[in-house]
Amino acid sequence: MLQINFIKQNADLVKERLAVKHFGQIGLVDELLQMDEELRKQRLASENLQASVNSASKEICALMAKGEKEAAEEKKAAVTAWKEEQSGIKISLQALEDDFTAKILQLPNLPHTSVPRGKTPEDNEVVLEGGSIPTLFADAKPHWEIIKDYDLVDFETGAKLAGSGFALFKGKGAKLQRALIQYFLDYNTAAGYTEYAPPLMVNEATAYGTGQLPDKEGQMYHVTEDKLYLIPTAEVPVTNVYANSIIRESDLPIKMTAYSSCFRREAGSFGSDVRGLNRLHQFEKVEVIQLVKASHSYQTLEEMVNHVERLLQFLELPYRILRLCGGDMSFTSALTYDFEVFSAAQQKWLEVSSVSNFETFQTNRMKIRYKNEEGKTELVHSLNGSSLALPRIIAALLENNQSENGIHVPKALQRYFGAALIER
RNA sequence: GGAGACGUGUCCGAGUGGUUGAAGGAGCACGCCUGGAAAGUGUGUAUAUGGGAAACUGUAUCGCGAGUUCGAAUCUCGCCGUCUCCGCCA
Repeated sequence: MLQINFIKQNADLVKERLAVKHFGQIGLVDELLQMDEELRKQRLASENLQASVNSASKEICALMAKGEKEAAEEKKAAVTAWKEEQSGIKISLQALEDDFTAKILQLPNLPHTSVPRGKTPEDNEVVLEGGSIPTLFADAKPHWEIIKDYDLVDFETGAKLAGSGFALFKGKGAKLQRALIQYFLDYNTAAGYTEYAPPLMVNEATAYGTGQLPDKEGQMYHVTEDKLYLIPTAEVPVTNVYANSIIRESDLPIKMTAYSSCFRREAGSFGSDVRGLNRLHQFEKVEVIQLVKASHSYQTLEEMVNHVERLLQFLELPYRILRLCGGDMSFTSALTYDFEVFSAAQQKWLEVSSVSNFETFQTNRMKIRYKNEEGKTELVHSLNGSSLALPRIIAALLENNQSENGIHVPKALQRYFGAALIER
């Protein structure tokens, strides 16, 4: 959520930045400023009346102590009149506040100045490419066939148990996934991230904190009976760990990592995009999250990008890094780098990580602050990234590393997987 | 799921209708004391938001929300959480 004071002081900048995100209702900015004026007026009126009530109450107390009952009764009548006047103001103030909140929540985060101006995924900027795209042998297959040949994942049974889009990992497939999770977590904790194992369901307030609510509830599984949401990413519970708190400056930066299952309804997704492991309702992911001082956040973003990049290098996968354009970025992000790996048999780039700086957009909602040198409390910046999303990594590994005698396991992973080759 | 107890500041803990943003203690910060430290001692020590150059000051906050009252940490209702006992259970 943007801060109204910032909007007030930078209205033109806000409008210009929103345009980069192709936000359709830039008129909202002026509307919010007007509403804020009115809100202030009404709040002041209400508070002034309250001040009168409060001081009169104290006087009543003093009068009662002196035994001046009549004078006290007179005061009471005056207070009652003020309160009546105030209750009228409060009703319209409440309506105005609700309206204001609903509207300011519609404003997406402002994109960083480095964000490309484009609108569609084609406008994303390729920052760099790494690794080498393998030359596959003639019989090379897409991962959904490899999976069958090697009996690694059983989609039919997954569909029988839950529905389409739910995978049943099996045997070496299950072990490969487990090995990757273990490897990613070890890699992250070695870099100073503290490991968390969060709840996989969260309440409304938590989903609101990271920006899933309101508006995006359709993307989450909702357990209505208990008012809980299945997490679409560990970002949601883990970033909220520090919700409503003031962090000691010496504790910053806070670096957290978590492995979790992620649940996404993916309503409306279809076509070749959802083949095999490309898009699932439930998938496994290891996430890294940082809470840092505002002055450090872009440096931290670069750090996190490097962190994820090295992991892909260890996995020996061909990858590229994209700087997302304004139109393709998420609502909450100020700058996002996507990581894609090339899945050779599909001849397709698959997104396996998305590393973003949210600046204060999430922390303003969650009220995550720290005390700066001057003793003033300031919102921290939140960042997160995947390191990494499992199914697509597995898809790319299977496709890129296939050979006539089996699937090569990257060196870094061998001690976790326990073998150098996945054989039939 | 049933019964009961509880939820106060960084922490412990007082407070059951009236100048209580909240006693007391611990912790922490700064100072005094000391050769240095401990002990002792003095002062300070919540957050948000409005006004003000500042000093200062209005408002809100004692789990959350609503209500009663001139006035609520204190009374009432709802919700959330913690603990104990019972039930169930990996």
